[in-house]
Amino acid sequence: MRWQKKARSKEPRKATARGAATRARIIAAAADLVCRRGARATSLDDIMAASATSKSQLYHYFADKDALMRAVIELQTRRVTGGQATLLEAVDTLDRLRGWRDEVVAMNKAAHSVGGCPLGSLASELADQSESARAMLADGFGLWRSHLARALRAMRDRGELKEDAKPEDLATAVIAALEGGLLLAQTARTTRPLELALDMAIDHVARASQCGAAA
Amino acid sequence: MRWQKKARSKEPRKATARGAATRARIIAAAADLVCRRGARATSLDDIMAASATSKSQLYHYFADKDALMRAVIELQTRRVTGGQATLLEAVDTLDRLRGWRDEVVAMNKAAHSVGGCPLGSLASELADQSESARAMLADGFGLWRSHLARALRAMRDRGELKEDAKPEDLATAVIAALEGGLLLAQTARTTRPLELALDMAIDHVARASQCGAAA
DNA sequence: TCATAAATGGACTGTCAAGTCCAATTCGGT
DNA sequence: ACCGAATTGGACTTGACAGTCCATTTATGA
Repeated sequence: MRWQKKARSKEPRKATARGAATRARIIAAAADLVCRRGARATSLDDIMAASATSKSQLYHYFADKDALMRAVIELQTRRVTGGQATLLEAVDTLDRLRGWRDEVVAMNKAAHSVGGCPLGSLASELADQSESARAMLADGFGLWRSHLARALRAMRDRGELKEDAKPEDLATAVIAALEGGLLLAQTARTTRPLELALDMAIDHVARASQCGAAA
Repeated sequence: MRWQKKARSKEPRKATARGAATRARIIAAAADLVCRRGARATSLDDIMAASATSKSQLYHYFADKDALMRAVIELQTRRVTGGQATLLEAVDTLDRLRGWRDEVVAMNKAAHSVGGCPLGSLASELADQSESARAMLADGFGLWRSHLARALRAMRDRGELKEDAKPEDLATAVIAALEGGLLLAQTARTTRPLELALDMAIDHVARASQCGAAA
């Protein structure tokens, strides 16, 4: 299980539409399984079964399991940050930020607090095992933070936040609260810890507004 | 990899001092490896090598790998909550809580932000795979929270916190921030996210003091 | 249409890991 | 010292999994 070894250009130079579809199908199936069971607990046979493909296909499109896992990380990162970008793009007030909080909590409730954050799970499992995976996930979190920071900057520009508030730092803290809340929720099987953590985070942002005392 | 199946009473009725030592040695070695590589990535052969034991010994003291992993969870829980109990027992003011924050950050810095929280890693890997593991970890976090809540209650009794502040809820949010901060720190290889998350948490506690505006 | 490249099927190999088994050894109490 | 239980050594079995190989089918472009 080494990860960072080969940056081989395994992809065939010419890719047919059918080939691209197969490749995408493999990654999607792998992402789904990895999300539910973890990277190490997902076997290539599982992925083959779930995507209706054969060994040859896996190794035709990916150099090895590591390469496939990197593709999975990439997809999950795009999914999460894409979803967050959508949820956050209209956020430019504290009230809308609270709406975002409610949506996050609702999603967790819908999942019965099972699974946590796809990025968080991958990070916990792979950050110490593979430098390349770690770097990709760090970038993913960075992108997420930038989306959140954009929203916070919009709030600052509207005068809802103090001039000296630091959107990037606030965003980091908010995401930390979210991830930690998800982890505790996953462990306790209640959304309660997530709610408490996010409320704290929102208060923290609110605290950066005006002179400290706001609802 | 099923976990919750057997509550078998595998432990021999009579345990010698030597036997108990061997058992402890196995658990300690396993805990060490699991902490660094994860449960699934740790093989019994690894554990045998690290603890200088044989297959028979593993299966003499534990019904199967699952049982051993449960023992590991128990040990790690005791270590973490024990360590936190020590760090938190003298905490009864906001200033001392800040001292606690500094110690947590210092520990992370000493580890170069590698590894995260042993409980958090186990929770992320096992919460969705094994009901018994999930329950044990939930208890572990609960115990940790109670230690933190005790400190917060002491602060409230001293008049540092408002009467209607809820120590248990505050403690939950603080631990969420810590866990999330550790995860981001592990991914980014900097203590910075942990610092930001814990500062937010401390502010959140401070905000529950007096009427909202305190340093 | 034909040559070539892409795509696929699936058997096969080597390795590693969990778990079993039995024989040998050590220990504790009497 | 002696007996049964506790403890230990380590070979062996079984299965799973990553990765290899080659034959076959399908698409593409001149």
